[in-house]
Amino acid sequence: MPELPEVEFARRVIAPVLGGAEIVAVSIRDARILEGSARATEAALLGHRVRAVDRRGKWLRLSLDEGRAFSHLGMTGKWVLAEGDEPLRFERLRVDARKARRTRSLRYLDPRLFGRFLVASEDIPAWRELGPDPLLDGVDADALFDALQRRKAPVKVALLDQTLLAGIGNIQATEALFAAQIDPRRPAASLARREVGRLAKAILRSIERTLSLETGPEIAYVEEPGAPNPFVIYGRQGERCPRCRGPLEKITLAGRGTVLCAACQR
DNA sequence: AACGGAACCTGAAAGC
DNA sequence: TGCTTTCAGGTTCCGT
Repeated sequence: MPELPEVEFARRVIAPVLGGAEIVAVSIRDARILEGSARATEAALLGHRVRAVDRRGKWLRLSLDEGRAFSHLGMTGKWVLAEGDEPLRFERLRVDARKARRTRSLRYLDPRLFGRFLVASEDIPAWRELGPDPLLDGVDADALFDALQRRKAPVKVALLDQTLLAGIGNIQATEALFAAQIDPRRPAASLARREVGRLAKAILRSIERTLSLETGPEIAYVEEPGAPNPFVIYGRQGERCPRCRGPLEKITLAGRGTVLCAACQR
């Protein structure tokens, strides 16, 4: 689930609960999501106050009164606010936080266990090395053009590099390249400046559009099982292109499924 | 150095 | 119905 918009949604779920709150209970139900030991992780959280909850790209950062914690949702992770006391399905970590004499319980759910949670005394390399975040920093077309000029990988593969831009995943790359009418297989360096201009706008628009679908207080990701596919071409291989009515095909790039309209993405 | 492929995991959906 | 295969929005490691 999680690309930039979903991780931003997760931030909006946990920030009001954790921000300014004291962590009063920690329960590690599956230590495989941790990088350090369960003991050290618990000790770094328990009894500490959360000063801020930030997001960059697909990473979440908790700034504590002492040290920091980082959460990456991997492929299937999500943070939810729990009402009862029972563990939820796929719950791997539980953090209870008290603020204004009220205690609330956040749960990290992750069926596939690709997510990670770690504590550190300062910013971790994966965080420091992130490129500009489209929501926080905007997408600078000139800078993006320069960066793409130096790469010979397909443009879609380049967009997935988190040091180039932070937060773009398989869906946003697919959607933005379609909106910009650029073939995802094109070598990154082959894009003209004006094409990168279109791409830069398309990236931001696609992210903002996906985020706008994550509405209301309800804790739910877009496109849960059973929900309609909200994307323009992602997951729509075999259907008709919404722009030219041609066929949407699916190829593999860098091991990732990639939907495109070969007629209008050039 | 660069690049494809496998690995890490589990569950849902599609295929037979 | 039920068993098997395929696929999944991320990242990292390994071998060529």
